[in-house]
Amino acid sequence: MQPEARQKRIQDYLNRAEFASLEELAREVGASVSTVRRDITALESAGSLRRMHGGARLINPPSDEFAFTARDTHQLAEKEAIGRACAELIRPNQTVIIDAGTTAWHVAKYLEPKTPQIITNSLPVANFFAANNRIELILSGGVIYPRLGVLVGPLAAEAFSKIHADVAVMSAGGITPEGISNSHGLLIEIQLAMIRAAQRVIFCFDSTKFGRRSVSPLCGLDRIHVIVTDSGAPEDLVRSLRERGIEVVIAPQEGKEPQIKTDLS
Amino acid sequence: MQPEARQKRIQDYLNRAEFASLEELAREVGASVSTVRRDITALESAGSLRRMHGGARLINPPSDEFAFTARDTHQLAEKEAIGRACAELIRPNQTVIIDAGTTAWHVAKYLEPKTPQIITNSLPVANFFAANNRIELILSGGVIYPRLGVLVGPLAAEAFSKIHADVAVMSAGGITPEGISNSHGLLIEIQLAMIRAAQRVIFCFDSTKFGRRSVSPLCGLDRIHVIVTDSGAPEDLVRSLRERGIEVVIAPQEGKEPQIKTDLS
DNA sequence: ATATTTCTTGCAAAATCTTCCAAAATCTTC
DNA sequence: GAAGATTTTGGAAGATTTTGCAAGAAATAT
Repeated sequence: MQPEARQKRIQDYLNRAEFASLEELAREVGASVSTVRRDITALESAGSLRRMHGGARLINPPSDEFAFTARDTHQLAEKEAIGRACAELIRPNQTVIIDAGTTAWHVAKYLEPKTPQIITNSLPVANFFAANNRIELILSGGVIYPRLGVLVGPLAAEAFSKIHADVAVMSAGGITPEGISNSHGLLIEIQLAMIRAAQRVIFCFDSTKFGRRSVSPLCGLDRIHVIVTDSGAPEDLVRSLRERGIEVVIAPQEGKEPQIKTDLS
Repeated sequence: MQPEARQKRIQDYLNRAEFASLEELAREVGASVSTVRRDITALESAGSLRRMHGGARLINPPSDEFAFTARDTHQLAEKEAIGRACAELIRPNQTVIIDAGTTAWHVAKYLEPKTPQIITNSLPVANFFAANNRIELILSGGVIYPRLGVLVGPLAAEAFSKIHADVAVMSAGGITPEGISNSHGLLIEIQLAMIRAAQRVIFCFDSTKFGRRSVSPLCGLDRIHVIVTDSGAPEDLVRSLRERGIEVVIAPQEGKEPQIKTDLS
C-alpha cells in the first residue's frame, strides 16, 4: 500500500477511535510499527494529529469526556487482547449485542471483518461505526448517562426487550462464584434485557475483576455461556467456572509467543 | 487498446478507489506496469490526477469518512447566525426536539445556557452533549444512516410518537410556497413524528434553501409556527410567509458592519 | 531505584522510479 | 498492398525511495 493511502487510513481510524496505539494502527493498515511511526510523524508535521508516547491521538477530540476510550489506559493491553480473542468467537453475519463497558468497546473494534449486525446502547461504539457502510448498527434509545456515554432508562430497556440476537458481548464490574455484579444500578435492568435477548452470552472480564463484588448484583453464573479474560485470572476460580460448564477463554497476550510473525504480507 | 481509452479507464478506476497502485491499474486495464506509468505521468501533467510513490491518487479526495462532524463549512457563518437566533427563541427548561440536519446542529450548540431537556435522533448532537451533566439528553433509538449520523427506522419513529415536547427545531432541504421538502426519504416519517410531538415547530433554513424543492415532500406550511433564516432570504417569499401567519426571524449576521472582509487570517 | 516500554537513529533489504533500448504496432508514402 | 518511418509498448539496469529491523537512548511504569 502506498504511503499516502496508508496515512489516510490512519487518520480515518483515529477520527473514529480518538486514540490508537502504534500496534493497533500497524495492524489496521498492515504495515510494521516502524512505518506507522514514520507515518504519524509525517501526519503530525502536517498538523493532522498529535503524537504521544505509545500512540497518536486526534488534535481536538470531538468531545472530551465521552472519549473514555482514550483515557482509559487501565489494563489496556489486557483489554485489547480480550477484545481480539472475543471477536474470534463471533461468526460472520451474526447479530451481536455490545454492552457499554470499556472492555466491550475493545471487542467492537475487532468486529468489522465479521460484518455483523450490531445492537448497542454505547455511544462510543455507535460513533466507531457511524461512518461504516458495511455494518448495520442499531442504537437503542435512551437518556445519555454523562460520564460513560451509555444510553439508559426505559427507552433503552424496551429496545432490548423487543429484539433477538445471536450473541451478547457483555462486561461488568466484578465476578465471584456467587455471580456477576456491576457498579451502576441504572445499567442492571438494561444488561438483563440484553442477556435475555441473546441466544449466547459472552462476558469479558480483565483479570482484576475476578473475586470483586460491585455494588449491584446483576445475575448468577447460570446465564453465562462464555467468559473471556486475560492470563492473569486466578486459576482456582477459572477451574471452578469450567466445572460449572462455562467455557473460559484466556486471551493470549500480544508479545508472549514468538510464533506468528511472518505469515502476513 | 488505445492509449486514450486506457487512460480514461484509469481515471474512472481512480474515481472509484481514490488510491491505486500501478500493479492494480495494470491489471485493471490489461497493460504492463511501464505503460501505466507513462499513462499516469501524462494524466498528471493534464492535471487529472496526482502521482505518488507506488501509484496514483485523486486530486481532490472526496473526504469519504465521517461526514457528520462539523466538517460542513457550507454557508457556515449563516448557519451559526441562525443557530444563535433560534436558540434565543427557546425558554429555559423547555423540552426541545432537535432534528438531524446540519443547521439544527448549530442550534444545539447554543442551547446549553437554557438547560433544556433535549430529544434528538442526531448522533452529532448527542455527542456534543454526551459529557454535559447539566443537560438531559434523550436519544431516540434506530439504525445509523452512515454518512449522516442520523438514527432512522421504526425504532426512531416510534420513540418520537411516544413523547411530547415544547418545541421542535427542524431543518430540511428546501422550502417553497407549496411546502417543505427534504432530500432523504427515510427521514420524512421521523420528521413528521417530531412535528406531531411538538407544541411549537421552528424550522431553520439558510437562505439558499428558499425556493428549492427537494425530492421528497415533507409537509405543508400550515404546520409551522416559526421560520429562522439569514439576511439573504428573498423578501417576497418572506413577506408571503408572514402573510400566512408564520413568524419569520431574520438572524443578524455576526460582523454586519460595512464589509469587514480583511479581519480573518 | 530498577524494570519495562517506547522512541530515535542508523543500516541493509525490498520495492519503486527513471532512463534507455529493442520489439511490436501503427502510420505514411508510394 | 508493401516498404520504410514513426509511435507505442514491454522490459532491464542502475538510481532513489521506502520499509523493517536492531541497538542504544529516552520516557514511563513498578
